[in-house]
Amino acid sequence: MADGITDRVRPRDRILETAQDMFHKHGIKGVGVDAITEAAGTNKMTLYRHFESKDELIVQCLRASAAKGAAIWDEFEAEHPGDKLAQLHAWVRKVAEMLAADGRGCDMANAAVELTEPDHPARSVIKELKGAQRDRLVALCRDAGIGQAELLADTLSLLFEGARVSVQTMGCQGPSTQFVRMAEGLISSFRAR
Amino acid sequence: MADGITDRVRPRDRILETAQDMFHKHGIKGVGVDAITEAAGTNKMTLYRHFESKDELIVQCLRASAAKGAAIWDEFEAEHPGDKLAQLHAWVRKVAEMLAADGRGCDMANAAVELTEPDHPARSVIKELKGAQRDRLVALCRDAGIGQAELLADTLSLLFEGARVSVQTMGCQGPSTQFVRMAEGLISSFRAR
DNA sequence: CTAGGGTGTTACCGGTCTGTAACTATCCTG
DNA sequence: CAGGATAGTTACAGACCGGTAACACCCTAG
Repeated sequence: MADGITDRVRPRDRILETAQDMFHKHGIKGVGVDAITEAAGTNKMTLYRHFESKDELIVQCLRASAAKGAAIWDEFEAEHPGDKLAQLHAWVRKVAEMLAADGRGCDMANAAVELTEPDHPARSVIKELKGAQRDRLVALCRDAGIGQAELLADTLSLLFEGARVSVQTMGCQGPSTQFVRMAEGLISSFRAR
Repeated sequence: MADGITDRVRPRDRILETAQDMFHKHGIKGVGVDAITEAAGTNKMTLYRHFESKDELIVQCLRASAAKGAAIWDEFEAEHPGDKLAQLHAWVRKVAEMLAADGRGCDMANAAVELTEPDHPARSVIKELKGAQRDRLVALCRDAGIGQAELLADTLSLLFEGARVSVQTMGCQGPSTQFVRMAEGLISSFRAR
């Protein structure tokens, strides 16, 4: 059958994309390499020609996932060029959208929960990528002219992270529905100082 | 060898205690029943005489873990009888302690991340237990005389949940160190209304 | 046309997983 | 002391896991 996708996209990219999706939906330890390759329309040997191990594949998936997240931030800049406060509000709206649409949390946070070995190669990558996310939010808050930018950014970060977990434990009708109110309240409260 | 613990405590309780500890440290899918029984000083057959399956053991561990959490709340009541506001502040302090001392998150949240099958027996239990936790925090906020008690309780819940995840992704030196400042700021801000 | 790199196929290795069977040893109670 | 419940031991079944070997194929570059 002429798949179209299977034909044109290179196996490596298909594997990476499929693995991201399956890890996200079913968890890392809940998906075997066989299942990934089959869903990607290829086979195990090809996977191991492009990734030296499952752990390496996991790391690449996390990097790809973080890159997609970073791309969204670029959209904010494109939609509200120079207006950092508007970008911050856009971030809040976007987060609320994600909470309602996706019942699973952040890939990096989920990976951190699943991969408990202290020296797992993914752990340092998660720390690095999460640090970059935080730095970006801090910079946005600061450039929006907010005093105590670090504290606001960290508060919003924890709120966000908590909401994504809450969706998984209590469903999308739980406390996470109040995220926008909480975040907007915090922002205006910090701006008032 | 005369173990003392192995001798006096019944196998079922040893298994439950050990499983809780190991699930917490290494994740549910990261621990096999063999490892649990060996660490508990017993064997697999005995485990399966007391628990019909690993899933059932998981559920019982979650209930036990939640019960321990509930016991802490009773301590607050004992330490500050009738003074709900003091109990709320005690909760904040206790949470901060946990964040600094334990690098792993909430057992229920972690389980929700790991057990992705929508009809896994643990999922409904997690929802139930998390709902009870939330209800208790809401009641505490309301009884402390705070208007918008639900909103404050949900905000604190998400902050707490987020902080426990953050410890796993960024370490205990990350944003979670600001938890007390955030929580206290929120409480006084809500009380001022 | 040909050589070679990327890909697919099949089979396999050794290990681990949950769960069970059959039997034995122990201990408490009546 | 007798008997029954509880616990321990060994072995095993059947499935799945990550990872590899060997070989056939096809497509494109030279």
